[in-house]
Order: sequence, then structure tokens, then C-alpha cells
Amino acid sequence: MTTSLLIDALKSHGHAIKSGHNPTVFACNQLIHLYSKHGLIKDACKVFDEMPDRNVFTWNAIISAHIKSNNLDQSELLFDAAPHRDSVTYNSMLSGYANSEGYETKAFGLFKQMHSVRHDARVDEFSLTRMCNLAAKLRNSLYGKQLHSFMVKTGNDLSGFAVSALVDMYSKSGCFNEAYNAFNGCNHGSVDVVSKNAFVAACFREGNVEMAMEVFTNRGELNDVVSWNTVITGHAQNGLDKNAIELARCMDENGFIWNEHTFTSVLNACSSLKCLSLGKELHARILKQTTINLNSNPFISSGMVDVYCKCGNMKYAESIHSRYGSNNMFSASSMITGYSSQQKVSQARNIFDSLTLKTPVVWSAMFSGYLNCNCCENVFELFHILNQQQTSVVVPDDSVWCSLLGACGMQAVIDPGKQIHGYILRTRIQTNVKTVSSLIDMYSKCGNIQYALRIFKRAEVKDSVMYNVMMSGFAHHGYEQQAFDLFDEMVKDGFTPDEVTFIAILSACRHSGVVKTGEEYFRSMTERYNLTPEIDHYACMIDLYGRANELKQAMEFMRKVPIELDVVILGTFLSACKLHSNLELAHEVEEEVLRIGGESGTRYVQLANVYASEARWDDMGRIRKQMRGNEAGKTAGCSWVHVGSKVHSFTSGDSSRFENESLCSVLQFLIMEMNEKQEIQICS
DNA sequence: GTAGGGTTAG
Repeated sequence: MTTSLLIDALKSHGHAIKSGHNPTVFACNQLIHLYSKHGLIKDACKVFDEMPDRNVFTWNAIISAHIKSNNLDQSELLFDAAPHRDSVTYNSMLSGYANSEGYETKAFGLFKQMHSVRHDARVDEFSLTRMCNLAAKLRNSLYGKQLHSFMVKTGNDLSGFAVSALVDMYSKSGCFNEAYNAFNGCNHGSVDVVSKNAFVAACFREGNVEMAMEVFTNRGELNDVVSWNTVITGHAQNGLDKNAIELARCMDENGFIWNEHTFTSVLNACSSLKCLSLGKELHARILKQTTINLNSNPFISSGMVDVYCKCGNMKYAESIHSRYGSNNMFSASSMITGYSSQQKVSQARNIFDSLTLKTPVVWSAMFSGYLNCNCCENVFELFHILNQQQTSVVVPDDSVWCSLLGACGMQAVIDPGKQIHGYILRTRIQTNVKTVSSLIDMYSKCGNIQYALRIFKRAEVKDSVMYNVMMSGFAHHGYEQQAFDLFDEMVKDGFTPDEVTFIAILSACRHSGVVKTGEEYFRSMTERYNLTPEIDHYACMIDLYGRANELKQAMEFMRKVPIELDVVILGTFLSACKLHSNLELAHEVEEEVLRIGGESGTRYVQLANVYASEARWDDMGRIRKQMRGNEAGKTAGCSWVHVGSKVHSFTSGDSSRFENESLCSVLQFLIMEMNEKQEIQICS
């Protein structure tokens, strides 16, 4: 039966009842309930208004009807006006308050009132579980514990409703052990599926996948669609995306039909895996399944958009976004991130500008997008726009600070970085560990390793990213020993080194030329930490051998790299050949260099320079000729300084500016400062 | 004879 047919049927039903000579109060109450259930609040009100007699059921029905239609103020008016009130009236109102944003205080007030005077509305299991849900929503375990005590005292702690509410409250407010006790303290034989699902979700929240699956599997006959969705989501949230997909297929095989929650989680796992074929399969499935469509739920359309964005298929993403998700913030932020990851920053900005209402998620996506595209000036410009917003709804959050600090680091401009740091300190806003890492990185990249270290030492909460940032800072500033010490400290403090840690530590090795140490770290990467070296790690090792004039080993190592060599690796090797005047080995890789790196002019120039440095003009000429044939060109790398509002850039060997006396003296000063390596210690 | 409560997605 379609919705309109249903509504017609309801209305004629209502008409029949009302046209009867004496519709009973009971019949009218039923009608109010029916209308409300189908979203026909106006019809429900009409019945209520026209009733000559009403009883407590009537008042409860109309109050609930208004709560259901999200009109809390109207239900409040009726609650106050009601001549009869019982515990159902109170509990309905309590539910309304507890579920709505901004009415939490009223919920507490009403609950307190129930404790005191009314003898017709005592606190019961309904009220207690509702308050438990509120404590869960507010993540307030202290209040939750008080409720729990009261529940035990009044014998209201053992039903399925009570157990699920307690498990959920404890888990969401970060007390897994209490959730465990609440679940295991009840009689296991009578555990119902909702409590079980709540506890499985609690285990996943705690990261205990093993326990979650044990509970899920135990008494599997209880499992329902929510149970399956819980384990699928749980795996996806714990980074086990492949398992999440497998479980979803398993759910199919067990005869459970995917619902909106299932699709949302599977889409989420699919976008993490960046698997386009699976994405297309899911898309087809959504189009085919009659109970679901892209329009039925914003989670589904934005999830689908996100999958296509992560897979780089912006055409498909755009078609779904423009049709179903143009006002959805999650869909929009996926689009912004998707376009930025392809360096299409103006398309990203178009999506951003098309939104009338911008949430912090969208702002943060645009900030990161600009940073990703190296558009530092746009990062600052966007911050300016953010500050000019009339509404104070969006305040800069950690992700905004990270983007701004990232832009400062990228441009090596310390002053705006210091201003942001100062702002954070002055306003005493709470910052998370990511912002602290960004501050460390900013100071390090702007040349002030002392400040970076000071912030690192003072950070109360550290994570492995923060260690990596600090370690890279040490490596770049030539404090190799400190980098090695920090590596040990990181391990001692219980953090596991990851791929980025090894980039930092191998960089430290190559800068200090400690081949043996580098080899040991590289070995430990696979043998001890079970990590797979990536192209950058191999590049570090080749550079390490190359700088130490162990070109034969470099060559040998290069031949053993299990992935295809890239231009960076070959370029690194060529630099070493030039440094140690080894033309023979340069010759050996020449063909490969030009095959892989031929598209950009960089490698041609590099190769030509190797020959030129040894006055091998014929070889150099040969390469230059090929270069012209390929229309290759090389953009010169440069350094720059900010003086006032001007940026002065310098390329290697450019002496045209040295006529400027003040510039010369600044340069001398800088050289002096660089030579005086400052003493720093990492242990306080 | 009516009405109020729990679990899974940003």
C-alpha cells in the first residue's frame, strides 16, 4: 500500500468514527495515536480539539504526538495544562527532553520533580533507563553511576532494558570495565539480543575485536540485523575493512537483508580500501534493491560519493553529489577532498562556495585541500574569510590550526606561525595532540628546532606522530644522535615505530653517513617491526650508500629493490655518481634513467651535469641533444627569504644579488649561525 | 481494551 493510499484509508477511518453519534473516548484516543504514527499531527490535533470528553490516555496520546513531531514546546504547554498526569505522561516528557538538543537541563529538572512530590508519578524503570540514555549522550559516567546505584537499590537493574541502557552508558562514557560487569552481572541465560548487541558494540569501541566476536558468536541464534551491522561497523571502525566486507557477505549468506546501516558501513569500508570495483558493485546493488535508494538516506548518498572520491572517479562522484548530496556536508567535504587530492583546487572551491551553510567539517576540508595543493596563500586567505564570518557558529578547530601551521611550515614563515601559537596560548583553547605536532613541525620547518623541542618536551600527551615529527626535525637540522636517542625513547615509552619513523631515522643516518647503523635500522624495519619498506625507504638507503661513496653497494642494493625503481631513486644514485665522479656507474643506469624519468627534464639535466662535471663534453652533448628532442625542461629549485612584505628568491649559483651589501652581510650572518651548531639535549 | 523505554552509521 502506498503512503497516499494509507493516508486516505486513515482519513476515511477517522471520518467514519467522528461521524458516528457517540465516538468513544477510547476510539478517539486510538485515532490520535494512529494519526501521529503516520505523521499526521494536524489531524491528531483536530480529533483532540473536538473531543467532548478526555481522559489521561487522551492527554498522553496528544503529548506524545507532539514530541514525535519534534514540537517540544507545544507538548510542554499541554503537559502543564493536563488535568490528569501519570508516570506515562512524565516519562514521555522526560524522553522528549532527553532526546532533544538543549533540553537536557529540563530533563534533569523533571526527573528531580518526579522524586519529590507526585505520588501518581513515581520514578520507575522507564524513567531510570531514559536518564541512563541521557548520561550516555552526555558521556557522564559519574551521573550514570549514581543512577546505577539507584537502580540496584530499587531493583531496577536486571531487565534487558536496564542492562542495555547501563552497558551503553558505561561504554559511551569510557568505562568499559563497568560495562563488562553490567553485562556479565546479569543472568546470561536471559540475555536479550539488544543487550548483547550493546555489549558487542562496547567491545568494538574498546578495540577488543576478539571479545566482540566471541560474544557475537555465542548464542548466535539470537543475532538479528542489528547484530550483523554492529560487527560489520565494528570491524570497519577498527581498521579491519576487508573483514567488514567479508562479514557483510556472510550476512547475506545467513539470509539477513542489508539495510541502510549495513550499506553505510560497507560503503565506509569500501572507501577506506579505495576499491572501485566493489564501489560499483555496491552502487548497482543500491539501484537494484527496492528497500533502499540513494535518495532514501543521506548516509547512503554521501557514502557513495565518498567511495567514488576516494577512488578518484570524480565524474561519478559529481553526478551523485549534485543530484542527492549537494546540501549534505559529508558529501560536500568528500568532494572537496576528492578534487584537492587531484590538484583540482578550483573545483574544490566551487563546491565549498556552493554551500549556503558551512559546517566545521566543510571548512576543515577546504583548509586541508588548499594545503594538499601547496596553495599556502589560499590557506591564509581562507582563514581571513573565516574570521570575517558574521555567525560565530564556526570557530577555528584543531584541523584548521593544523592546516594553517602546515602552510607556515611549507613556506617557512615563522611569524604567522608564532602568531597562531600565541593565539592558542592566550585564548587557552584546548588543543589536541595533532595541533601540538603541527606546532612542533612548524617551528622545526621554520628553522627553530629549540622551540620545537621545548613544545615536544612539554606536551603532556604524546603519540607516535609527534615522535615522528620531532625525529624528522632532528634529522633535518643535523642532530642525528638526538634522533637516534629519541627513537629509543619512543620505543621505551611504548610507541611502535611506523613507516614514517623509519624515513626520519634513515634520513638521520644518511646525513651523518653511518652506513652500518642505517643498515641495522633498515633490517629491523622488517625483522622486528614487521613493516614493508616503501620506495622512499629504498631511496634513503641508496642515498646513504651513495653519500658514503659506497656506490657498488648502492648499485647492488638498487638491483635488489623488489618494486619498480622510480625517478627519485635513480636521481639519488646519479647525485652520488656526480659527487664521487663515477662516470662508469652513471653510464650503466643512463638508459634506465631516461626511460623512467624522461618525461621531466630533471633527469636529463642531472645526467648531463654528471658528464659535464668530469668534462665529458661529448657525452653531455649527446644527452642535451636527446633532451631537446624530448622538449624537456627543468625548473630550477630555489630558496627564498621574506624581507618585509617582499619575497626574495635565490637559485643555485645566482650571484646577481650579491651587489647588494646588506644582503651580503645578512648572508654572512646566516652562515655564521649555521656553523655554530647549537647544543641541545633531549633529556630534561 | 488504549499510552512511555534499549542496540548498529558521520
